[in-house]
Amino acid sequence: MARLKNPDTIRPLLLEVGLTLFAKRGYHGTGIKEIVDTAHVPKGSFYNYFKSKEEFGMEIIRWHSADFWQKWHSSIDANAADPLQALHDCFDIMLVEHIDCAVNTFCVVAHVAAEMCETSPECRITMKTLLDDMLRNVAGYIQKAQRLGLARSDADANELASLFWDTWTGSILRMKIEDSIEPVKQSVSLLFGRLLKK
Amino acid sequence: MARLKNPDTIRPLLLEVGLTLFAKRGYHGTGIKEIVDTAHVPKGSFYNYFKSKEEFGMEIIRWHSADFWQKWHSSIDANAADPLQALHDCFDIMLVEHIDCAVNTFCVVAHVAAEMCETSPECRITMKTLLDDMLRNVAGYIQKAQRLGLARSDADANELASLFWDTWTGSILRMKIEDSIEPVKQSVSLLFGRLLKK
DNA sequence: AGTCTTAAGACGACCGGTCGTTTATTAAGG
DNA sequence: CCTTAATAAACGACCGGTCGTCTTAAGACT
Repeated sequence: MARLKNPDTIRPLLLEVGLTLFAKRGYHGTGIKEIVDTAHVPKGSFYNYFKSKEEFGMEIIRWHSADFWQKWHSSIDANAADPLQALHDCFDIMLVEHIDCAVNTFCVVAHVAAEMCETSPECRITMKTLLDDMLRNVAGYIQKAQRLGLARSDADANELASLFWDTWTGSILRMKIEDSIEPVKQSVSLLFGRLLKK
Repeated sequence: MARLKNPDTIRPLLLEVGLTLFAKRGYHGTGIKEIVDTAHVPKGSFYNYFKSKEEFGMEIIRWHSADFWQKWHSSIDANAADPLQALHDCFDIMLVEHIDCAVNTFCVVAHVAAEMCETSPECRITMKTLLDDMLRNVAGYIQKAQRLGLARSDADANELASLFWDTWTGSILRMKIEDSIEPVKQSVSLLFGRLLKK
């Protein structure tokens, strides 16, 4: 067998580069040539690793969300005593990723997924499943905080979780338009600092 | 001159169709052929009305936001006594547009703009200006409500306005993923029903 | 150990199709 | 009749995807 480069590094490399470019230019705005050129991988090799561009996009969503959950859990488990603070820490960690221009956050993936939804129903289902997991998880922590009297109880935990996600996603869009990280910082701090607290 | 059709109807028609398709498939995901076919306009005619696709996109943003402001003001002026209720009414009106599948809302335009930002700095500036107008306006009403004691005063009006926008925009993305209008309904009602009130 | 066989991965040229855009021709109005 | 907008056809560039060739290393056999 011929193995000039290590395939175990090329595949993740393509996924990584792909996500970064998708985050910047969008799914339809990014060509495969651009991806392989950036990754210094021949175009022909791309299809040794992925069946199609759509498959590739789906794989990015799955691959990244797995990575995301790992970080999420290791972060949120570290602060089990205060569910609200634990959530806040998670968001702060994701914020740091944005500052580092890694853009590897859950919501960027959501934007990519939304772009793919129209042509790929399968993609919509995949993303919806991940979103449901995410919302259920956040809602769980909010509910805990509510029971402990740390968070307001006049609103449903599920609805609050959705609100968090919507705000976070939306602020990323505003980040693009304002060309600044401030919107994301601001909205998240407002949510945690004022609106969620009892 | 040769004028088989009225140009005053074709131009708005193209803008209308363009926005609808952009909202569904995104800027890069929509071809000019698709636009002109839907509008039953010959492809060659497109460039009689618009210099380029980018110009067209920019024009959609400007044209729609003008239309948006008109509706906005006529709606918000009708209920000057209660600034909070006035805002709420505005959001409800926009919600109805979503239900009617007209998708002609400000935030859809923002998604299109965000997609164009990468290649067109001019577009970013245009959208940012409109966004600033929007946020300043909403913040103004929130501030009024705060002074009247109708809205919570423990958070800055500008920050609350931004939060509204972020949430609204984000919920539209969730709408795509969940393939349902509920997310938009839910988030807006939560904001007005619980979080903004004193 | 050395040699041969074999096949999976690397690779770039290339495919048909579609993209955004231009242009040559047509036909109507002043 | 001349101007000018409308339009179909055509443009080159580029898209996602395929193809055949080349390279190289693992296993078979001596």
